Amino acid sequence: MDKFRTGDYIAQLSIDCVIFGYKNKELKVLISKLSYGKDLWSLPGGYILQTESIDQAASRILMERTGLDNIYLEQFRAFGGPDRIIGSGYREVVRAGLKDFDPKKFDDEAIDWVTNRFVCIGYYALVDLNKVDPKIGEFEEFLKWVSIEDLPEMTHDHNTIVGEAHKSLRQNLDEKLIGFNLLPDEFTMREVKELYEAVYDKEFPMNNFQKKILGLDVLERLGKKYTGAQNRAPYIYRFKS
Amino acid sequence: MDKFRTGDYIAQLSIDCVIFGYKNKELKVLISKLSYGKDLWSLPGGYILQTESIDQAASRILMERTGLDNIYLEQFRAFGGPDRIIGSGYREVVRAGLKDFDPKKFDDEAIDWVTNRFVCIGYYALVDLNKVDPKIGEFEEFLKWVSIEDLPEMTHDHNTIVGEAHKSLRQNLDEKLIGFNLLPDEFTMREVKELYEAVYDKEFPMNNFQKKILGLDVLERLGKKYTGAQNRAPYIYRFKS
DNA sequence: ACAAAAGTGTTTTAGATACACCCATGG
DNA sequence: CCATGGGTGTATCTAAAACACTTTTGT
Repeated sequence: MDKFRTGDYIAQLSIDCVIFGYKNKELKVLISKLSYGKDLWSLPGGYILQTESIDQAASRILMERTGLDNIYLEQFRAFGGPDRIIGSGYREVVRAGLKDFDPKKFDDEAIDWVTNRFVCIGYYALVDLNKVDPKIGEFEEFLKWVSIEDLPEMTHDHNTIVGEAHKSLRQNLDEKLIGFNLLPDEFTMREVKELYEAVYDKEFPMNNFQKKILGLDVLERLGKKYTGAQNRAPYIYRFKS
Repeated sequence: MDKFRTGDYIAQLSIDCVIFGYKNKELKVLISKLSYGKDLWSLPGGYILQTESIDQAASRILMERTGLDNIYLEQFRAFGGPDRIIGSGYREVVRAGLKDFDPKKFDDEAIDWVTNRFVCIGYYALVDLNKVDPKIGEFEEFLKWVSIEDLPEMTHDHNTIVGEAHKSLRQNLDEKLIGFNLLPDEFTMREVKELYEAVYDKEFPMNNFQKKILGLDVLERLGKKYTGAQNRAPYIYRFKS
């Protein structure tokens, strides 16, 4: 990628993505360890090309990181609080780290561009964690799925952003039937229930939960899942598109 | 105000405000007639100072237009669709209009700044319409309260923005008890009901509506309102802060 | 036959809606 | 005392929650 320039990208405006996944009964978020500085974590993000809409930018950024197209994606709010204005605790360490990391690409002008005050637009994405093969961005050492319960402290206000994304997800999960984006193509009712329990951090009784989900009439029943366990085999379901 | 410069304001990022008011059983929006071009209408908006948060910017813009402090204000979403990118139908007419309007202030640089591609962050505000004495901005001929039912076609995607604001208002009205911001300090139950009917464009039976609102336990009953009509005098209520 | 968990039916409760009635006010 | 709309109580309906029970599977 070339140097960041205002001719190509909108300055002072970024997109941050909260990528949700689900595994081992836990709601997880994909976060990145930055390759400069030490112990700096952040959300995957990027900038907006002059020629694309913000939704397109978010899709593109997600495509670059996950390799997945047609991901469920939702804008949930913009962040432009005082902790994003000049003087944020991370600014100087990031500037030093960038310069150290690649002095050619990050000349003074580029460092100014990247570490300027930013407003960011938050998007959250729901993906089938097993289908994702995370690709690191250019400032990143590695990407990692972390349970939403034990996220590290991240740069800027990224912890707040995850919190808001989580809140928004909870509000939309019921009414928009988006939860199935977090599951594999085929799943059992118990898995759906456990997903909901992970999102709401609250238990649901199986029978009532099943009644409610089946009542939505969005699932089709396929066969049975014989696990070898000494109990009745659960049905396998698929989401009716 | 000085010429718009990136040094002072964030470039390519604006705030547009949907200011809701309520009168004559109608939900109204404050819109402005632009003073250049002909028959151009838009939402009141502004830019973000480098030194302020986006919430502060929205409050400031609202203060400048309504003279009111402590207004109920909520960010509802950001807009950066393709109709906001270069080539929008209004771009050329706006450029010509600006140049014509004030050639000194709007030199080529300033016109470029103002008519560049913009991403905007939408806020909606709820105000007591009677308390507002609208003040025109510098490109505006006058401001006007218009029923949300018969808004004119506005520049850019401002009609879409109002639609989204209205949707967001409907979602929040119930759970956040924000509707009282649209009413005078003192009001009758019938007025509350009619406000809700205006927002939802749907009728509510009086007795059940009253039961629900009083059940929220947020109103205090003051006296009675003797209108001179030959019927029982309704109670006057006030919102318990 | 038994343990474990899936799956389904019935009762209970709570909240919303519909219906019916009485009350205050001014002419 | 009557017309008008304000105000309140009761019955009905519906959907969620609680409870109880049967069925399937592998050992």
